[in-house]
Amino acid sequence: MTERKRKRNAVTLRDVAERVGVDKSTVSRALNPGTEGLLTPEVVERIQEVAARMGYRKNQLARSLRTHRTMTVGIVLPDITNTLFAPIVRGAESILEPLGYASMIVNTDDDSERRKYLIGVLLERGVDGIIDAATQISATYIKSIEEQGVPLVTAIRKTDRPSVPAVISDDEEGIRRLIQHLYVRGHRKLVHIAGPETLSTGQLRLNAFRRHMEIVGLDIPEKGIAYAKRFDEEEGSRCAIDLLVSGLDFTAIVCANDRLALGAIKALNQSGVPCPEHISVTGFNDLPFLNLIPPGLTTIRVQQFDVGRLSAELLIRMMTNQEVAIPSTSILPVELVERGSVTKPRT
Amino acid sequence: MTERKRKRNAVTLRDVAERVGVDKSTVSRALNPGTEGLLTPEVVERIQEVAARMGYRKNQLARSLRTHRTMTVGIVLPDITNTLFAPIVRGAESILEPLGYASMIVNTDDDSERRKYLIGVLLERGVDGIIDAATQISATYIKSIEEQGVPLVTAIRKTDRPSVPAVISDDEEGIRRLIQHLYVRGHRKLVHIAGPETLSTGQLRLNAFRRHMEIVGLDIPEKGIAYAKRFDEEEGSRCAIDLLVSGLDFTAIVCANDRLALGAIKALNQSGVPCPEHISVTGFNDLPFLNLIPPGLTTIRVQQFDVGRLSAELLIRMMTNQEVAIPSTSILPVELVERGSVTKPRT
DNA sequence: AATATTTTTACAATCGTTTGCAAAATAATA
DNA sequence: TATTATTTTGCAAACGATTGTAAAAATATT
Repeated sequence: MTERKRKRNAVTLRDVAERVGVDKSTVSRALNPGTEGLLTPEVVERIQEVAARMGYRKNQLARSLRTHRTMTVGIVLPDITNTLFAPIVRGAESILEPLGYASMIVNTDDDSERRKYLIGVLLERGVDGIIDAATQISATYIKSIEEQGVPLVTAIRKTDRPSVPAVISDDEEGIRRLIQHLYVRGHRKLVHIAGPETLSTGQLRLNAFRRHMEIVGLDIPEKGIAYAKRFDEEEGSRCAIDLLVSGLDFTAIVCANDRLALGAIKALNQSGVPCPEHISVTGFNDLPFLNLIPPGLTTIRVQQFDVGRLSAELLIRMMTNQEVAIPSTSILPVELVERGSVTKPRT
Repeated sequence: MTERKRKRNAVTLRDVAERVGVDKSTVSRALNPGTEGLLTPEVVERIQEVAARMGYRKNQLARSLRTHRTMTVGIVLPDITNTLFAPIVRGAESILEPLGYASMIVNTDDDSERRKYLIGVLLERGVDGIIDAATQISATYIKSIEEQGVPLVTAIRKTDRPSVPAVISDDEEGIRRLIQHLYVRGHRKLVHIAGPETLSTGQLRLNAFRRHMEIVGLDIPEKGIAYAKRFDEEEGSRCAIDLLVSGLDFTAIVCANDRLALGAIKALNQSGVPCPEHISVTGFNDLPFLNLIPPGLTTIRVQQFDVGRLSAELLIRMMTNQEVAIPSTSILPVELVERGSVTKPRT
């Protein structure tokens, strides 16, 4: 019943000012590294001492309102529980946190309505920039972000707008390496489980598959490509079964990501054509714990952490208006990880 | 060079007000569900229409400054890449998001300096409440949070302060079930790899192990408990090896969590006493993908999502000052998951 | 029709900072 | 010492919303 209303029994600039006997503007200057040089050192010291003693904590809200900077960035993910995305967040934070930025993370579940809503949430809260790891190729909402003048970078995925800088892995090279890897082991009949065509990762990997199959001189049979609707195990299984029942003759499946591959392997094993004895399978991403799951998925390791890191670096440059050119696409190298899911084809 | 300075070319209440020809306070009321009833319906409609057309977006910052509510909660995690914690976040958001709250997630890496700093970051940004899934048993920083009058709930872990509501899993019952499970299969010589003693999960599970071993009438041999410094695979391996070289005779290891168990299993397999043939092993948490990793870890499934959900529910009540009693500890039920890592002991 | 009520809207203060500008204090110059 | 230049500080106006209170308009009462 005493001093309820005031949520934070906050010590404000004014309180400190009164205590010290100076104006609050002076306190403000004393407490900001950029302006404390304007003041007499003794005054600065005294103010800082009193402020500390009174437990003063600056109100970022008020500050942001005045300065138009919240020191907060938004990070848009499809789903934080997907182990692919968490490292991106940590990578981004490795850059942002030391600079004093905090981050707001939202999960879209790859639902475009939710995405639109959540972007609104971020914008209302005045984020200084956005890292979008959940973007789809044709991302209409981007217009509204650009209109607000909020810098935006996409991570791991890209859009069809070149105006939006993207930081991605080398999907093309990854697929090339996988095909080559299979080829040199004798595989000639390859099929592909493609990711969602709304996502750049799905599309780029599919295109790369087509291109490099042609380069090595292999045909892609009619129905040799199955299209997953989502990047998950269930769709991997479904597509694998589709490929099997199509009657196609193939010795290896190149999957657009690890989870599709895991699903595919499960389906193969249950269908009497186990991996790798009958059919080899490859993934993409190299999720954690994959090394512990038999038969050990041969896959492409992507630098998720670095994707996040670089995205944040670019975003910082855009936010601080540095007149440095920002690459419209940054492609990070990938690495082939050989495990047990690929063997020589049965003769 | 035109209209650079203004970061967001923001439409404000004032702009809308001028356009419509009313005062901005009227616009404010028209746009707030709680107050629009005060206005003439036609006016409300007209204002909303104009606001929408002008692309007005309310500035949460300004609003928060005035109302002392940011509609933002802080979520403190040890590490978002740890698959145990992500579902907690989703659970919390399942409650918070529909109510209009956004969340700021920080990662402490279980480093108390970082925690202190990050809590400060959250408080400066004026979060309305905090869910702390990274707390340690004796958490000194909690005092400063309470002083600020910011509601706090701990999730999955608890502190030694009863004033801080905690939502945890039934660690005691989980351990009891595991011991019983092993016992009925014939195991009599059990040892324990305990988690960090700074964490309630480590401590509670260890205590439960001691208690229930006694209840079923089994002795815990000297050196029958190894203490892990962290909840990770490396420590699991180290502890398992410690137990092995101690010369103890045991048939099963009860591990304080899954990651310790995975590490232990690896060490056992490499030491010529494979799991489960020679030694049975149990975990705790039931991480995703565990079912795919041989020999299949028998473990306790905890409702991470629900822990997050309930934490958020309690927090909401505290934030909205409902005079409902908040349980100081809420314990969620657990479930035994049987897999291949437990068999009968060798005779 | 005149007065009393009630409803609807406008005014103005406020939240806690930052910052341009002017005033006061100090130092430098003539 | 008087004047000018330079530091150092205070004043006051923002930032963009919410909200208590008062004024104006509409409605009800006698």
